[in-house]
Amino acid sequence: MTSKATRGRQEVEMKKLQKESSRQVTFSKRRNGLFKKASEICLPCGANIGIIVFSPKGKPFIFGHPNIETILGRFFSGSLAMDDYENGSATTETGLCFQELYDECEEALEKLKEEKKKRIEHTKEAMKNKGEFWWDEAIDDNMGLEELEAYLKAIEELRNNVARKANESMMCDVVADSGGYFDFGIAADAFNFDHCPSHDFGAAGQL
Amino acid sequence: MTSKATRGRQEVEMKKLQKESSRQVTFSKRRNGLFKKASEICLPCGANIGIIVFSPKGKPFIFGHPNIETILGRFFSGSLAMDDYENGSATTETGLCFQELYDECEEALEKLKEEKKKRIEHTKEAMKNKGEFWWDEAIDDNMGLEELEAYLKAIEELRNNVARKANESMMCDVVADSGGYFDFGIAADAFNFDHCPSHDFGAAGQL
DNA sequence: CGCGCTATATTTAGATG
DNA sequence: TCATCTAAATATAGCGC
Repeated sequence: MTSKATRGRQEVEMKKLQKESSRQVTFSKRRNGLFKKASEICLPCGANIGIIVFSPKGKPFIFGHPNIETILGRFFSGSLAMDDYENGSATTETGLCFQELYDECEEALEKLKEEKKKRIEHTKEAMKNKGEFWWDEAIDDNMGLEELEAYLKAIEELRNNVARKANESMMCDVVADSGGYFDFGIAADAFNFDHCPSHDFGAAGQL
Repeated sequence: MTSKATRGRQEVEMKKLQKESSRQVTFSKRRNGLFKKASEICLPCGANIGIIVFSPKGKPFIFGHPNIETILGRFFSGSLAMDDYENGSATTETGLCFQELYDECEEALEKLKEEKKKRIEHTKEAMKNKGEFWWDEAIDDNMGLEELEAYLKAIEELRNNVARKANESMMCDVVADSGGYFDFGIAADAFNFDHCPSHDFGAAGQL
């Protein structure tokens, strides 16, 4: 015993690990654990699971039972059989069903866009009137920053409000309905889920 | 103690659970565990994970960070342009490569969190000092609005910058080449996975 | 990197309400 | 169906190799 340093499993902190090195190690260990867990569900429970993991550096790791192709195939074609989700019975913490939430988001999004446009015009006008040097790129840059920030907040929102509760308690929820069969034109639509936030959604009701 | 029956965690048997009822229960519990594990990798390690689970009865459950469509977008586009991602040359419309974008978001997220925390404390203090009526819900409500806005922007960002580019262009091609059937072999092979015949663990090499 | 080790933190099977 | 409880099995952080 040459050391008194902390040992053994620590409470899992849900914040970004600062040290690059330990982040890598932790990632590898947990990824292995995740895949093992998955395999402990597939066989005993007769489930099919597909997992795609992108490491912090962007390297992909795949788990698939029976294989990833089958899972993805079922996923896309299966959007057909998602009637159970469509009724939007699953609700969020706020009492809104996901569909409602998403719909509201869409509407509000439109309003935000318009408002932003107005503000930009307004700003341009103001700057021109003051005779200051002006060129569009300036605004574009600003918007980039704004949107990055918004994106960040979005991630936070997605995690905190949706994922947290869903994960810690019970993963209730909804999956998106791509509305499609599996022809590839529609496969693309699968990415246009009008609803399907970050962490999400298993289902309520019968398994 | 009215029973002497086995209790507590049993050794996990890698064979199909026979009792239908307990298989369901076990499935649900383990699925929750799996999703939780996944969330414990995403944030701390800065990884992106997508999980698709089909219950024994065929019901789909999805986990996605930041969301499933982004994961799939990266997966499919990556099948054709994985090299680009690895060397960081693949870019979004904003000029940032995906990985950079994700990384930046993660980092900035941490900062935002701290700043927000400070602002809240500051506000509370200020209100108390002014002797105004105060209750925590007020702040929570405000945050709700802020986050809704952020959430909306997130949807926009995710769709526009990630999914659209990734899918509309590349994915269709991939699929087309596969003979128009559920053959994702091409996509998978492009990753050089030692991949998932039945259940397999991810790729080797640098992360 | 990954493996093995060890002390702890977590997870979870089965029972119960 | 779903939450809770509890004992035991597991996962894993930090260290060395």
